[in-house]
Amino acid sequence: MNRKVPGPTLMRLATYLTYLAELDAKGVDTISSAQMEDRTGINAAIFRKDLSYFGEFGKPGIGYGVHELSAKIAAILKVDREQGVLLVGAGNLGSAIVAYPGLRSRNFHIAAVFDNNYNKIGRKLWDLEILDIANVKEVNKQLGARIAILAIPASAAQEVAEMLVEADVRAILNFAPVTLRLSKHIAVRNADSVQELAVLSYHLSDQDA
Amino acid sequence: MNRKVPGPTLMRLATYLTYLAELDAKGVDTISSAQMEDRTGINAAIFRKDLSYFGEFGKPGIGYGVHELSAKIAAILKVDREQGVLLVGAGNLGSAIVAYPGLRSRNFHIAAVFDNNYNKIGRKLWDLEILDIANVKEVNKQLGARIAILAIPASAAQEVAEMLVEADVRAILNFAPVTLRLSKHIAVRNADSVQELAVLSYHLSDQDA
DNA sequence: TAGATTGTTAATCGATTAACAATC
DNA sequence: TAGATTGTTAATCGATTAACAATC
Repeated sequence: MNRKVPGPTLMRLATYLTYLAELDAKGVDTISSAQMEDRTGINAAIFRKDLSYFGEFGKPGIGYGVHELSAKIAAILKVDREQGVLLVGAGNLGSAIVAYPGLRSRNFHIAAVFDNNYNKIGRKLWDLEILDIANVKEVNKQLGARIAILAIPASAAQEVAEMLVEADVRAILNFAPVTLRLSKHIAVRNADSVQELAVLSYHLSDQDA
Repeated sequence: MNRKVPGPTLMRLATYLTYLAELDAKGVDTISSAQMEDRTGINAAIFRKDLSYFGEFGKPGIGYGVHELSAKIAAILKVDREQGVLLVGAGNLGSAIVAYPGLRSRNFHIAAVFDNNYNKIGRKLWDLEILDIANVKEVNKQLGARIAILAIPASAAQEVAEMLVEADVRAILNFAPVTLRLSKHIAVRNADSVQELAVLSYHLSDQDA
């Protein structure tokens, strides 16, 4: 278990897992790195290199056992067990996140929803009661979630992120368009879709735009 | 206008713009690369290097004019003009996207919403009528949108993406957990948040997970 | 002029990829 | 054994960063 796994490798590992789980469900037994390239669009050499950071999972001349490799990658990413997730922000995005079946199917489980709006606190978001963000530390003593999703406006994101860290959250998926400044030990990933759209916009040719 | 701008540079450009627009609104006149680093967390040398792909925007000893630089970056990313966007998928995520004010404020404008579900077609998503995805080519002849957002299940994504390309869309933001296989001339960015959560999950220490 | 900060160079660091010996 | 495919090496490619001459 090498310590220095490249960031892009981790993202690709998650992609491999998506496809392997699908193949496994279909009953496919074995797959080669070249066949994976056909499906994922990721170069076969990169696929093999990515796996090599974690061990040897294939058989020369044969390929990889789909079920076995799927299980191995799930274990590497720690998605082989259920992960509790705190959701902050009971707005439209928060609502879509709670309703999204893709979370459950990949072992992520929204353990609680928080907001700071007193018109929302106490009401329900789907089947979850909306809790006061002021109580997050207290609540998470019971829940023990280590991952949180920030689905709130940029103006509140830094403050709430600090509260989450206080509540023992170690990893944050941030949908707000702001750079969180937190301890280096906290893993943060940004998911600002407007930023993604801006990059796409750049790629339009001038006659298009 | 160099042809070979690194991908990470484009993402950072969008980040700079977020902060510069904010500073500009606050009436800040001038900012140095070191001050930008304080705000964005992005190294000052990288900031200057990123800009250097597009020209010289600063004054030695002084820094950068906030308003001017903001306008320049907006022009580079082509977000200085309104960009029409087709949204496919009138589910919970689609609903959150239409309602998100951050799109409008950055000049992205949802021009039409499509779905393939006959229970939804003809109904409204907020103030937009849900149109039949089968008509996307026809409809976009009028609208002329070049960007689309895919907020549909993975099983339909490839097929719909091909329809979008037929309808002259050149850039796709894909929320479905699937790798789209399209012509190299089509820009695609993936925004699979479950994949992001998996990467965060990896970073949890074993005692946490 | 003195102080500050740019734009760019060059060194470093890291990731991708082709090629191939090892092995099933 | 012959054919296929792995895991790894080494070459290439690309991005980050420190350092500094140029310049306001």
